[in-house]
Amino acid sequence: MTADTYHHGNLRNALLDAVDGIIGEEGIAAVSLREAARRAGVSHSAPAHHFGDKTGLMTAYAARGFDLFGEMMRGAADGAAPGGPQARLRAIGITYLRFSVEHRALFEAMFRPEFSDPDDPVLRESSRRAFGVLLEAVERLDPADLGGAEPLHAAMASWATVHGLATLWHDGLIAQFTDEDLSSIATGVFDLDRGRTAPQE
Amino acid sequence: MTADTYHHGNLRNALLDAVDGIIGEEGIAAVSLREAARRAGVSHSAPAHHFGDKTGLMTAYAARGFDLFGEMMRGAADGAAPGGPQARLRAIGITYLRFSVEHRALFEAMFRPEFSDPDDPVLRESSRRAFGVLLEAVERLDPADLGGAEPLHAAMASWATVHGLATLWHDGLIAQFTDEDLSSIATGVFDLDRGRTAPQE
DNA sequence: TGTACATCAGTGAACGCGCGTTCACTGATGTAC
DNA sequence: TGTACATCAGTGAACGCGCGTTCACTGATGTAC
Repeated sequence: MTADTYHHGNLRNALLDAVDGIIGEEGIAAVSLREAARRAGVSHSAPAHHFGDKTGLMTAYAARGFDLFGEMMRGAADGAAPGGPQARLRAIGITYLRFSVEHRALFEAMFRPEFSDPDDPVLRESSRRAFGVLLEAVERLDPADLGGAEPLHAAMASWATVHGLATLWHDGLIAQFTDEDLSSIATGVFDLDRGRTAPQE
Repeated sequence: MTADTYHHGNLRNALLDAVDGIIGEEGIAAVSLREAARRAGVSHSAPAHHFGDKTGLMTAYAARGFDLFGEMMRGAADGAAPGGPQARLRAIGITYLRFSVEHRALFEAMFRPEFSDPDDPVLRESSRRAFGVLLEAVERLDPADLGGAEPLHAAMASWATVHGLATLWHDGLIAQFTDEDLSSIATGVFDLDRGRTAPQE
């Protein structure tokens, strides 16, 4: 992989990295094929070879995000498995928020569907797998912890809570009402939830 | 307010309505000063008179959204007041979701801060007032219902849950896992919450 | 009732810009023989 | 080891487009006297 050959060698990944940089530095609205090419040090028409068009580039970027997202949550879940289903779910929630902070550009693109093709099968499968980790974790809970509620609704509640927390935080809305940082708020919210579902502990 | 005078008479509002149409039909990325002017039947440079620049237009549009949002939640809260704090909070939650469906274009713009000026004092005050309605409602709950949790965290949890539900729904992510419609899911999630906080009822 | 004038709202031509996409091309690579 | 050739990755010129913004302007309105 010499530096200055005619063939880049890893242009596809380099372009996805470039998108990451653009979003991080200038926001998602600033992403363009030409700017991505510029950052990858390649002619402006090169990206079309790998992604077809702009939507293709953003779709691939979002799919990459969901893959990493899923991996991180699965890793966290497995690591917390010995603590039981509650610890497992909590670890996933924390990872959900951590991902949104550490990979903010990815997180943004994953949930700004106007730039990517929502019907792309690769993207759909990636997102499905990622969220599946969270949803499965709720299903593993002791039914008694659900208080008779349907598992699907319990899963949606957990998902929505953690997702809402992440997006409200990143949009700067939560900071209008408190000085607490995200992890402190998350702890409070998660404990609240545990206090409700398992007060006997 | 005759139709074909030189002066429009209500151009400011007409332009905001135009933005609403653009987002509803073509998505938020399609908004431009020129397209808004076109839809309002006015020369392309007219919008600058009222909003200065594109950010000004989007900021005014988002602020208008938060005003309506706040009014709707306050109206719903007051209407449900006789039912007590729990009913009040629930009515707000339902209204939050209803707003996101009935005024989807506004909802989108309000939470896509890359287009508007987050430091605009009018916008900040509008959003603060709107969310204040929800946050206040949580503070009115009987402390016993909070199970010893901090009111701030309980408020954040409610806010995040309902906001996450709205955004995940509109991004089409929830539909990947269930055929249920939004109001049915919302009912399930809210009942879950009530079942946890007030199982004695 | 009439006139002068200030103010405001909207016009239209012009500018420069960055963009997405197309297309004939060229340089590098790998494989068959 | 050498050569011919197919394939693939990336180039660079060109196109047309819609955009935001500026600016001198003009038409309408309201007010003072």
